[in-house]
Amino acid sequence: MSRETNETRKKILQATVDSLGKTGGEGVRMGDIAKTAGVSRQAVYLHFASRTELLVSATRFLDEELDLEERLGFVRAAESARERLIRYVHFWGDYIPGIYGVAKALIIAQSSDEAANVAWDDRMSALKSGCEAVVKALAAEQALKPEWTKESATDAFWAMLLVPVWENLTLKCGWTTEQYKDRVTLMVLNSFVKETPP
Amino acid sequence: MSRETNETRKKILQATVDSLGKTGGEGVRMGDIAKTAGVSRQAVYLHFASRTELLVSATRFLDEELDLEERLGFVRAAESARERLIRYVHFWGDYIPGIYGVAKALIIAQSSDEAANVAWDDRMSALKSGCEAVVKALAAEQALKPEWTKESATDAFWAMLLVPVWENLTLKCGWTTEQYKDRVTLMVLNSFVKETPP
DNA sequence: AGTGTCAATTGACACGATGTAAAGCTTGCG
DNA sequence: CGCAAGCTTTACATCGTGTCAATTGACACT
Repeated sequence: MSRETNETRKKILQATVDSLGKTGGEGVRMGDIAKTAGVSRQAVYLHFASRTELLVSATRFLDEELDLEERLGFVRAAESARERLIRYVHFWGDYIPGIYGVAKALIIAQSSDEAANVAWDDRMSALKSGCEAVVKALAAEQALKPEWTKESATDAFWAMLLVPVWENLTLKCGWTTEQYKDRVTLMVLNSFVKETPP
Repeated sequence: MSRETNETRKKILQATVDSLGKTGGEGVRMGDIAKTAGVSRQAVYLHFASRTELLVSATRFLDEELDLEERLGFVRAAESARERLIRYVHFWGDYIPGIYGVAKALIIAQSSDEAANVAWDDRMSALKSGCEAVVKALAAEQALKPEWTKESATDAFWAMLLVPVWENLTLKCGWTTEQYKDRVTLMVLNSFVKETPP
């Protein structure tokens, strides 16, 4: 019984990811998702109490599908702080395209739904923690430029990784994923990391 | 007669700016604005065809009220490219708080209203032109770091000035306006401007 | 005074999207 | 047989935007 339940649930989640991915997170209604999943609109409400809850579940679903933990493991395994920073930016640059549709829908929902607000803030906190770890590692190696505190550098690094920044650079300016990764890495290195005079 | 007309129109625009400024652009309905302005909800529609048109008019209204042109004049009067860059970031850091409420409302409207989309893109293009002018000036003085093209530097500089970045740094991270201006300036200088070995 | 005009008010309504409620259908299983 | 779970169908409540039509009140022209 719960096997069949999960079948439908998964179909709905997959349909959510697909629909939002296709449109960039905009103009997708509950009924559209249901249709894509091949179920009735009410069936969606049988599995998810609200649109926001569906979106939040979809992000978790995607994290699994995209092997978030494995990717983060690779970042953490870096030998130097500098290398870790580079890996973190590259991880993020590769990860965003996969989650963009759902993320954008959540961002839009933020303005009218407190639960969406909390959920998205939560994810952004996680992203920021990653930035903090990188900055701490830099500081431990005396590689953080002296004009920054650990806090201010973390804030600034994090802000550079925000979804709207990615959105504008890739979708509006036409940067490829490779260009995004390389150039953002460049900015972050130039901004926060001391010159290595070898 | 047109004097009285403009009275009401102005009252509505001022009410729009005030209401959105107070809430940060969220949760303000047409009826709320009307009540704040002291007119009926329909009176608003007599002056502005839609919510989006009202928001767009409000940004223009604000540009005048905040002396946009005068501020830009000061930026353009800078003697060196470096100084112009600094002035541009400072101008923007001082300007955003004034327009944030209306801007945020427009950004939110973007997702469901094509006209809002176009209007906001338009403003962002203007911001980008300013970035482009700064980058060109840097290039003309051979002060642009060699790893950037004029285009990519313009894109990246512009992305750093986006409203969501300001929003997160000030409202979420608690940076003051002064800190925002100084630190963003720092990042931009480090990222794009050659060291000046004096 | 009489008439026309124009801004604004009032109240009713259409529309689109989310979310709720209730009754019925189908499949599997004791 | 009979019942229980999962899904469907249909109808409806709600909320905000935007539209419409009838009405009021002030001012201006002759």
